[in-house]
Amino acid sequence: MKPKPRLFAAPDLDALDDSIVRELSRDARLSMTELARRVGLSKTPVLARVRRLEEAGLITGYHATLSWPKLGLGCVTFVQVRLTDTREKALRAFNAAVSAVPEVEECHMIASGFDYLLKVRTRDVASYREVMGEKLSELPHVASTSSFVALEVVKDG
Amino acid sequence: MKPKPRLFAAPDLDALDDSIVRELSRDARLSMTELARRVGLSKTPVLARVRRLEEAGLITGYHATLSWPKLGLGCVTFVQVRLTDTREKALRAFNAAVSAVPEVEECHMIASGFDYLLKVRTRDVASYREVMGEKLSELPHVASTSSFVALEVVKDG
DNA sequence: CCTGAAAAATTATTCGC
DNA sequence: GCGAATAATTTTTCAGG
Repeated sequence: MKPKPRLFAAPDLDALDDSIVRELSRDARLSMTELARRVGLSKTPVLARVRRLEEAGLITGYHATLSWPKLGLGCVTFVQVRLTDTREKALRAFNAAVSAVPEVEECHMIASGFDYLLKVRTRDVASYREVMGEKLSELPHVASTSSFVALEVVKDG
Repeated sequence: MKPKPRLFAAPDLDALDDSIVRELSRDARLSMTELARRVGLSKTPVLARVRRLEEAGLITGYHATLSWPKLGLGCVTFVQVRLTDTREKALRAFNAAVSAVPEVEECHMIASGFDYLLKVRTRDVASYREVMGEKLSELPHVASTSSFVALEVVKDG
């Protein structure tokens, strides 16, 4: 018999936890009753497992997914940011400040060529220009930015 | 009196729809009862509005958010991809093929310098190397790729 | 650690207004 | 869009393997 392939690589998750996470990942509004049916367990252990997964921080939340274009936020821009100072204290200041900018959907520290890569979501390019000028370039220790506007979002979140 | 600021820019959403979307975006598991209480409406219109938002495709789904590091998928890599052919047919082939790669979390077509920017999630760098060699570089019309591994995920999804 | 059923609490849904 | 009543589900608990 072929062992069922796990989606996730965490060692302390058994196949049932894996199924639970996968199901809730696909549909966060499942009731415990329906979830139990899908993973082939009764409700009692399923509820206990979900609680455990939540408390262990493996499941961090449940969120509605939105159509950004239809909500009027269809413009995605990637920004390479270079800092003037990359010592720990400066990085921390930048991290905190950039996290507080709502238009910044993602921020990743990158190894080479530039220091950070940001993903920014705005209404349109004009709106991005504003965010860049008024918010991004004002972030602490920013030396320079390079922006790349997405022509088409092929796959997202 | 100050008009309440809207989060979203879509013209056909009133302030109540805006609140509903925002609440469900924060907690997808809210019951209609609790949601109604929060937006200050009774259940009947709230349910009708949620259905409308779902059917109009503004709300596309409800998903559990996961701690990728704790699930053993803590490695984020951005990949710039350049194609050998950027005619419509080639773009379409690439779009379809890249969308089917599960490790590719995002894919954006970019205006200049390179053609696509991919966000790839893997267990670790070794695992990314495999994905790159076996999947990404085999995608249709790929001329070259440049990979940037994230040292730290400051803000995500 | 899981099952299954019973009890209690919420919820969705449908009315008339 | 409201608020109450109904009907359906769900959460939660508990005895038992």
